[in-house]
Amino acid sequence: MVKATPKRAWGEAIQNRDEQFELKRQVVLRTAARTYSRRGFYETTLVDIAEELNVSKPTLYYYFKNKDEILFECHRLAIEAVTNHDTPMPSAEEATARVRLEEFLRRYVRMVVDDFGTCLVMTGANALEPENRGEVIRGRRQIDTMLREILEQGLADGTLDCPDVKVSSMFVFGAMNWIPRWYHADGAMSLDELTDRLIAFVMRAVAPPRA
Amino acid sequence: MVKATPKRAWGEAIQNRDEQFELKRQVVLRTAARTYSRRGFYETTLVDIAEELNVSKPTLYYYFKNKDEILFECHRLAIEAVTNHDTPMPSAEEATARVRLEEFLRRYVRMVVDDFGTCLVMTGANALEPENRGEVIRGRRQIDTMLREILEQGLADGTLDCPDVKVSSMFVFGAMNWIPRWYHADGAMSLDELTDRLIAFVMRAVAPPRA
DNA sequence: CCACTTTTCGACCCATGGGTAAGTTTGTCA
DNA sequence: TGACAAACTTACCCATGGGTCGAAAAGTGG
Repeated sequence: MVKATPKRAWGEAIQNRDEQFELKRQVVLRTAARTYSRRGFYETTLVDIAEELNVSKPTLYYYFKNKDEILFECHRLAIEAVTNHDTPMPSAEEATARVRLEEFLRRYVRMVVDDFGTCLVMTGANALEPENRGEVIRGRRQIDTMLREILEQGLADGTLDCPDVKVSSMFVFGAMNWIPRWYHADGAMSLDELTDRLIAFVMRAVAPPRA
Repeated sequence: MVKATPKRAWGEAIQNRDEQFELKRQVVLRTAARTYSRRGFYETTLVDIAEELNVSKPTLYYYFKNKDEILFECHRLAIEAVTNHDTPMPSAEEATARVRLEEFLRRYVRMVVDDFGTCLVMTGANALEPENRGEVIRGRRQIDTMLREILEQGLADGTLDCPDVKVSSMFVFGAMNWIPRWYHADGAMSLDELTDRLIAFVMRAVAPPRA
């Protein structure tokens, strides 16, 4: 007779200790991000997260300084997924604004649908302590700038057109940031379909008059 | 020597008691909505709200059952501002989908920029107790339906066109619900300008191929 | 199998903040 | 001006949940 609950370890021990530590940290973060997203940051207690990992609350403190740091790391990872992508965005010299915009939207949607991205968008940055908040805001601003820059390029190279770059970019971010509130990956629509629809929608909104 | 703090009553006594009561209730709600919006529901304590009104915490309990009820009333008022507007929306027989869409967007933006609307959009409905949550969700769904119905009419009468009504409506709501996070009425752009920009943006996104 | 480190946990502390009880002030109306 | 209700306050209760402490497991290397 084997053990009823096979202990279902939360980080299989194959690596050495440092790797193991880092791995478990990641698992905590993913779980926290998912829970924060679903229930909200303040509705989520550390015990909730701990239980989901079959672990006690103090264990979390072995991996993180406090609740805020966990949230902060989630935000950081989400932002990095866009700003420090494996393959860098094509530069303005390499591609038209239209092409670059499509690529940007694709990346951003992918981010926003992921646990960390959803967490970033659902939980306001005001939950963070001032110091960390600064970094997150800086990161978001950086992403903002990416889109604005593309729209401006579009104005110049004629592949895009919109009356007001700042405002238009905000509308686009709004449309995307709202996705986690209604889209569920297990539903009828696949992520690719969603992305295509978003791209089509945005492209029409910022397309030049006759193209 | 007059009193330094002239007591700055929070509901000037001119009406009779019932009116006075109702008036103060409204003042509490507005203040709460503003604070919830700015700081977030969980970051706002009842003492915060009370202090802003130069009143003690228990006074709030004289006007409301509890913290949730205050939030709920804010949400209710916001939703009603759209569903029970003074002048009803023109029906599908009275106007083209295009015209109706513009009117709808105008109303929704106006709502979302208001204290209650901002509160509705910024604080998730998950903060509410199950019972009230139901009513809020029902209200939001009703508003959802309004927009979807218009988009469908547009498909029929040819004044609008989009590949997927459900998804497109979500993008539009996203763009609008995100407004409170970046738009500030005291900034460079007036509310009317903002509304015009939004309408222009959406119209292009859901315009028929050649119009 | 023994020291020594890493990882985990049970038990506790305590500030915060929603909510209440009971009394005091304020207004109203005979 | 006295009785009665409305409006408001001070002082308190107490569950919740973030965070800590010290000790016990569990793994590691000699």
